[in-house]
Amino acid sequence: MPVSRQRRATLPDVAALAGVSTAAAGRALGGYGSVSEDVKRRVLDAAEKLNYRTNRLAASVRTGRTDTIGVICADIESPFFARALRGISDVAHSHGFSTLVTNSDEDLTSERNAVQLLLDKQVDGIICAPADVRQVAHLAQAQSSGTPVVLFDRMSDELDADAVIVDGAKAAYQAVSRLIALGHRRIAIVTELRQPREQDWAAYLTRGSEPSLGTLSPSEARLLGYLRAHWDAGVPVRRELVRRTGAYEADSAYKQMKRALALKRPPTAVFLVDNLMTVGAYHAIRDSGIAVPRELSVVAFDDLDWSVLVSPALTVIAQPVYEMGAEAARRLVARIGDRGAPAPGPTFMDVTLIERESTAPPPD
Amino acid sequence: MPVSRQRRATLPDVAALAGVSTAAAGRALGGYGSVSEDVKRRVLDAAEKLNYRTNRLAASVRTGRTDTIGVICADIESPFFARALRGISDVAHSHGFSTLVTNSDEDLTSERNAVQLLLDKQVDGIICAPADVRQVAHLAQAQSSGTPVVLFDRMSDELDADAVIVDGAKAAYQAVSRLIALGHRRIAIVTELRQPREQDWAAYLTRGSEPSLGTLSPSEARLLGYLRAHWDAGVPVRRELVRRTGAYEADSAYKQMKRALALKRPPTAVFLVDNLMTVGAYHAIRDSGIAVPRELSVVAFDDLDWSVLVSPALTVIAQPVYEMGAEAARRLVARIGDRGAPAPGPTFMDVTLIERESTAPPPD
DNA sequence: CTGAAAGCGCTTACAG
DNA sequence: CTGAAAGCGCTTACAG
Repeated sequence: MPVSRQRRATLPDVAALAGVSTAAAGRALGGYGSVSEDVKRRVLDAAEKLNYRTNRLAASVRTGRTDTIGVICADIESPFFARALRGISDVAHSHGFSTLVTNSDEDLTSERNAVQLLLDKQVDGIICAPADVRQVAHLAQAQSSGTPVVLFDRMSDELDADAVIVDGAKAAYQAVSRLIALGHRRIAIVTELRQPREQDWAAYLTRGSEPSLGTLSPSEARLLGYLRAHWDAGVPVRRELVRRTGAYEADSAYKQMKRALALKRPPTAVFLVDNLMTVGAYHAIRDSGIAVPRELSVVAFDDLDWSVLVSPALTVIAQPVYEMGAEAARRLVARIGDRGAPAPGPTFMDVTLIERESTAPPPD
Repeated sequence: MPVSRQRRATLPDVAALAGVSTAAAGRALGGYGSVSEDVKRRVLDAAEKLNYRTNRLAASVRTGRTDTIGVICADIESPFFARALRGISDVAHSHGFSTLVTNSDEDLTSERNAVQLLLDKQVDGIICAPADVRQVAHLAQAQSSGTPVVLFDRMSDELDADAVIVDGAKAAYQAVSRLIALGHRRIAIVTELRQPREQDWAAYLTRGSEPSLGTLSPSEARLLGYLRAHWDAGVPVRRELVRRTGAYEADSAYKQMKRALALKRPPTAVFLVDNLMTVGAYHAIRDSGIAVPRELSVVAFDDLDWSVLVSPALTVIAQPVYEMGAEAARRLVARIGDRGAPAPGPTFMDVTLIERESTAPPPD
């Protein structure tokens, strides 16, 4: 026997009580058109009395705007996206937009569904970290149907859109070059390279090839930087030191790190490609009783809460994650406001190599 | 000179191409009412040809349902909410609901605004971690206007709603009792107690008082458990060991921990009330060069990625965070489906004390 | 099963 | 400034 809820007051209700037309009431409440002070006061009074609230859905059907932006995270749970999400939502809110958040889990099908859902819900724009930078037709379609898209954390040569990213190749190059400068010659990398084609990374990331960032996933870009640092320094790349998990999983990173450490000639340094790889690999290092940095130097991508809490404190490449989210939202808001806006393109954010205690020259 | 975007096809467009009425087209596409196979086929063909997609906003205006649930996080960036959010959105999605995510930053005004926004957007239900369990009139109003609310991580005696929580008092009692059993007598607690009234915690959390969980914030509940463990074991509570930051900030926790360690008679154990307190306090412990657990035992609330990566690995109270989010979503979906559903109330989730390396008997 | 019409709750031209 | 009317894109009774 559900309690009969009283119907929510509508605009005609308010208009009637105020003794004006629906149109006038709408103008008084909606901030469009113009109304006399007198009408405005009466309408506001009536609205208050009836506890009236605009049905924004109905308004959206009419205006075509929802004041909502859709966000497609690749992993809503990672500290990276959680922080970026805050940057996005802070900026979005300050411009009057809400955020509809979805999660692709790096899965292309989920991402396509998410895009459809967001379009069906008439979002004004989309921020997306594409699961596959080479499969973005669904995003192109969103754009051509009038919903602007801003890529986040990844860019694609096949989409003429704004993108807010870090140059992963450059960042990795910087980190690995530093390890080489310290004297390391056997540097491992732990990375997911989860796409099938990435299994054969050596085939297309060969020396002399100059792949564009817009064709690489973050992992690939970082691998490329790792390789280039070796090439430029004349240090040979050892295939057995490139530890591929094939999945974005800490457990797999644990195993790969263990295997690297069990090599006949183990690495003297390791580059951990992202947060989850770091969690797994660091765990393996700890379990192995290896002394960091005496026996093994460690550099990780992303500066996290606990980077300074472990012993020794981790040397990291820090991305301006919050700012990246904020900037993505700013770009999107600008493009929503003016669809004929200046040519879209990538915005590169700077990273910082923070040297702490986990890096040192190799043992003799 | 913006490219003129072609108008998105509407239901009448599809109907015209299929040679049927708008109503029939709607029935064929929307899965309501009944249509002949022939009509269905023609409509589906036409829809495909026109690249038609239902405008869910328009449908929602008519049906009154949006298939969207609103979520109000207290801190979208904390690992706790990030993981809970995943539980929520996984379950919501599997039931056909999207999630509109907002952030209150533990601020009551932001929370009130968020509730209004969600209601204006006609969400079908709300999951909220209320900033103040004693100030929930806005949530009561949402419920009475027909939008069910499920409380998350906190419950309130002033709201007759479902709630998915952990008994923080019981959990803290368990942790602190374990420290006492190990022989500790000087146990510090680092906690935010950020509400003004909590400054004078001793005044209402006095011995013999039996405050209900539904009147306490998580911090207060955990403090209560801390106190009760002392009372029951006959161990006196030392006011100087209750370190209040007054804010949910790692930096403040750092300072409070430093002060505790600088006491003439420093604690031999510390109970860290949540993730952010742990980050700050643990940092302080590390900087002080105190040996854990030899000189100081540590128990923290929440099991995090890095709990096992620090040395020594942290003893923690683990909450089933993902499951809490999932359960909250399940409760809400059930209540949306049947508003006259069984009496609402709290669901208590079990915690687990995981003893690792950071706890031991006190030094003699 | 099918269609013409009304309606969800707004906003937008259009006259006055 | 103001109101009557039309319209946003759907879904829902209501007849047939």
